[in-house]
Amino acid sequence: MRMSKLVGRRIKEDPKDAKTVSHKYLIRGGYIRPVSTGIYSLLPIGKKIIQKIEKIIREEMDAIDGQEVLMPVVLPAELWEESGRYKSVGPELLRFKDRNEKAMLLGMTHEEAVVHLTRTEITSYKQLPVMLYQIQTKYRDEARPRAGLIRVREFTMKDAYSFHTSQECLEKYYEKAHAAYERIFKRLGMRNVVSIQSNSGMMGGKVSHEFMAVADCGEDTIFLSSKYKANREIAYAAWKYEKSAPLHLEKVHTPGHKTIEEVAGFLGMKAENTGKAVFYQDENKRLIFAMIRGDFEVNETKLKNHLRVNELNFANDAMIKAAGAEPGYASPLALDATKIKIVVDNSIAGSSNLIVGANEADWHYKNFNFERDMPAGVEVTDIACVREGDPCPITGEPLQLKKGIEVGNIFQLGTKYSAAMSCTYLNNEGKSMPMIMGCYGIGVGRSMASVIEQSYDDYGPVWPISIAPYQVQICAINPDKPGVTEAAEALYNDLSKLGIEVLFDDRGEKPGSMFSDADLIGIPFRFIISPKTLEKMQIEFKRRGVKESVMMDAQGIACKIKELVDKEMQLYV
RNA sequence: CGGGGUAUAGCGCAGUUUGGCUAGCGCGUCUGCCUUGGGAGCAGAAGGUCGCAGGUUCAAAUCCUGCUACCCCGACCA
Repeated sequence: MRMSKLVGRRIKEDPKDAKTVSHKYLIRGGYIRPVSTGIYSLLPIGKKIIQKIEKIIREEMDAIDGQEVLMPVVLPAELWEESGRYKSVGPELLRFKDRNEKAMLLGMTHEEAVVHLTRTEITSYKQLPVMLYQIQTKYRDEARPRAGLIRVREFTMKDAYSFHTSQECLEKYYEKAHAAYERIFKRLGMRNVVSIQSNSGMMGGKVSHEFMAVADCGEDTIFLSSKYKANREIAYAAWKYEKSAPLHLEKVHTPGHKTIEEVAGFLGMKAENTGKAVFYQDENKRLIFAMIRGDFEVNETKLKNHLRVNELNFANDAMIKAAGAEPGYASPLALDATKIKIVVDNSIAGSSNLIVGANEADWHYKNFNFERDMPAGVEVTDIACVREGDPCPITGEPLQLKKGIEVGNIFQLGTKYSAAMSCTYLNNEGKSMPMIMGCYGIGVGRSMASVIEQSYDDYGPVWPISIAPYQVQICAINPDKPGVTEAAEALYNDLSKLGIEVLFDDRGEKPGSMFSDADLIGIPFRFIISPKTLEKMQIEFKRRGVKESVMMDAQGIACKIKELVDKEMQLYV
């Protein structure tokens, strides 16, 4: 490709809106252009990268016996009504009507579509297991797109679905998919991707993993140790609590002190000597009373999972009072746990002599002890958020807090969709059984952005050769001087004939602007031809991301470059 | 959905407070000359519904009302 013809201008200054590295460089380098909030066009070099990412994904999906299909972006609402998700999924599902007033939607994920396909094509256990995948545009009406390609509304995703006759078979395949994902991210050149246990959320199912590209701009919080990896939603720690002899329960006047800090400060205690009351209401307007030690935060995901509810909102004061508690001074004391759902964190049960509310304005109690003072019928479990430095549940070492970009995820779905949508097969006894499913996603555009987040310098992205828009760049300095254009053209032709992807900067720009542009395009190998180098019958070789360059003899250089490229490519096979 | 911000040439901005000549500047683009190792120089040129719609006024980029789009923080989120 000749740079003089390449569409997509480079921009010298950072776009004012872009905050993250990948967003800045994708815009500045001419990879993407915004069209609307969270909706982007891909320019030629951006598209090239995406194609290479997709190729790697295809190879690995095919390697675990995947079969590629393509399902529609636009789907009839009926299909989603079958699974129940037409109602259960919120406004991020874009719903609309066609000219006949038929309810339609834009697919944000394709479980329904793939089940529709599978239930008619697969009818016998002899056809199973099977895995179908596609690389398709998806649409989610995100509340707040951000950070360029990290969170968008329209995006390309590889989604795969496997179908099995047994949980064992699913689990075995799940491991294969997990391994395939590790290969994919390695081949994409991501330096730091961790697979973590995660909460399966609206997808249903039990076991799931998220693949997180560790990056400061990541939206998700993850906790890591040498042996443990989990996201904030499900992470737990080996918390240790200290018991001491229970002291006499004592009512204390705490006028106007409602928050943990205020109460603890007023009484000269620490937050960990207090009990915190948090009230929620679930989707059925049921009041939930969560209690946790004052130095912890309630993890709503854990609480939801414990209660088996989908939605939790903070309860209003009227509801709290109606239950007999006093906002700001609430505790389980004297409440009837058979009427209110009370969930108590282990930290409360494990601690002694806590300060808790008296369920009376301006009063607290000192020396609350779980065994003695907690009403009967409460549920005790772990509903705490892990904090940085909490002890790892496996090794005991302090957990590290990191930010991650979710680039992929895998779920053991089970029969949630197949049962709801009659996706069944006949087993060897002639009995109709729902297929057991797994699903496996990778965000393609998000992966491109994530590679930048993990591989860049002050001048632009440093692409791994496996997904770089071109493998080699030729820069011709002073092309009007005798021999330069000829030499550059010759090298361009020779490399092209050898099957190497070359971007040839034939524009005759000043060296400074040429190098700056080259840095923004981030091609791993750069060869510079100028009157200076040709004087010595040499060509300069510079590796993207490395300061020093080396001179190489022009004679026979094409074959040497081919070797370099092949060797580098081998790193990503 | 809550809070904040922005909208003037392809990009980045000034001008708006205090209404007033033909709406400017830098970068980029085009032409010519010159120049060529980290974004040169000279000369010339093109490029604007000042986000949209109303209103006030002799006069609106500027004041008023409504709307829209985009960005940031939060809520939300396979």
